[in-house]
Amino acid sequence: MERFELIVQTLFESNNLTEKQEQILKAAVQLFSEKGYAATSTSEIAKQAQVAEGTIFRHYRTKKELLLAIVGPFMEKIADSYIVNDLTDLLNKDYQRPEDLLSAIIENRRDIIVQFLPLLKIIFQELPFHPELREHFLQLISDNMYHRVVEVINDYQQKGMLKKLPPTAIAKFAITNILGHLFTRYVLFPHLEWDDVRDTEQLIQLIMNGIGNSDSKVES
Amino acid sequence: MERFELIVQTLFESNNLTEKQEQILKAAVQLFSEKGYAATSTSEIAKQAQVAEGTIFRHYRTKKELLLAIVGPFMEKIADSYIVNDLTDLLNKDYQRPEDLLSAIIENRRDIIVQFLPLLKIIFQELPFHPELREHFLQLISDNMYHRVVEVINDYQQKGMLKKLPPTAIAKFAITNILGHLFTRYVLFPHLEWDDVRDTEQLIQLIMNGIGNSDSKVES
DNA sequence: AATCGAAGTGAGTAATCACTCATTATATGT
DNA sequence: ACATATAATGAGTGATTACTCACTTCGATT
Repeated sequence: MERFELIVQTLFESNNLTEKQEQILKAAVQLFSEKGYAATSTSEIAKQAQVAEGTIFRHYRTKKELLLAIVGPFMEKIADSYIVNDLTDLLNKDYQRPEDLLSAIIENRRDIIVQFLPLLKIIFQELPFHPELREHFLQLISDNMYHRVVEVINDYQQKGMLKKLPPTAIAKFAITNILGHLFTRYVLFPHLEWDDVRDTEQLIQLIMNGIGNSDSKVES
Repeated sequence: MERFELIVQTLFESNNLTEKQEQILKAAVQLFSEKGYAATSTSEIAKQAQVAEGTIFRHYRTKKELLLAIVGPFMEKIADSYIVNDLTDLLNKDYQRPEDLLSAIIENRRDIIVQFLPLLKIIFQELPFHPELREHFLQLISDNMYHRVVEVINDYQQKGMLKKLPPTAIAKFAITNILGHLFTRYVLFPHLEWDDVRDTEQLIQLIMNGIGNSDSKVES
């Protein structure tokens, strides 16, 4: 309950929303993430937000506009500044060993996933059905994040700390493992008991075995 | 258009369905996978199947029963026999090198994904909203597949061909990379041009670097 | 205190929803 | 050819859908 409030406040802190508007967004985030966009009715949202149904349509002309009012700002503000810039900061920090960079990235991504899980669920649920959303999202990833990652990999390769594989292959491998781990950890089996410190270390070890240069490899 | 027919025929070959029943299932698979379950109306399905709307409800008492009539048989028949048994066969074939086993598994999984992509889309779209489906699915995976995989890993470890890491960690790592690759390949960026042979080789190389025993490692 | 634009309301709209049922068409066995 | 059962139909059901609009309330400015 409180988590939805936090999300809305983080996303819309600049725009000064009325109390009712906040309630609407909060209820919409909650219901969309729990039941899915198509299965949630505007009357339900109004009820949950303790607001007349007409109030929703005063601020958002259609139900889809309400969805975009939630997903859009997240993709532009969070994904574009929070995620990309955070990652850029990390990549610019010049970690001596690539495994230190990996570790920092994993922790950073973990925080974002935990904090914005309901929003991420909405996005990935609806991405397949809204082509314009999907393209916007993919462009965001490929344009900003991907190129930067490849740059950094090149750096480490020239320092002899990463194998001389194609940087795109290394990037894909690392991203797959990080997102795959976080997905199984927080979406697939969040209820299982996890030893996060040990699991993260193990994951980094496995990734580094895959892409690290064997000359400078530490013993297992 | 033909792919939906193939799916229905594969799934319901034993039950002898009427022509109309086949058309209903075919249309439902197509529309559910394209628009999502909640966003698809029974009148749309009837129209697409060239059938009266009442005909749908003669065979399936509710819309949800129609969904379960599609998803259930897939999970029981395909996932349980096709996928699990295929994998078991592979695991029992006693490949000399674990990388050969990996290669065979990847090709096998690739075929299944390509053939049943619409059904897989439906399942993963609806899994979050139907707890009984989710539990059935997770139990299917963990009970059948997971234990068997751990067994085989143990085997290779005793032959000194895999690192002495916890088998569950190795399994998770391998599965993450295989599914992650196939997901990006066939769901996320199916339109990109891929060099499947090279990509698969590269992926196996990276995985084996991660989990393979360095004693018997081949040079990159 | 009066004014005015924005915010909020809730009864009402046509359309569509999943689903029913009395009736008709089709297939099967004798 | 006839009887019986099952398959298929499509007009019709009340409920619910996203959305509208005439109206009221609120808050700030003068």
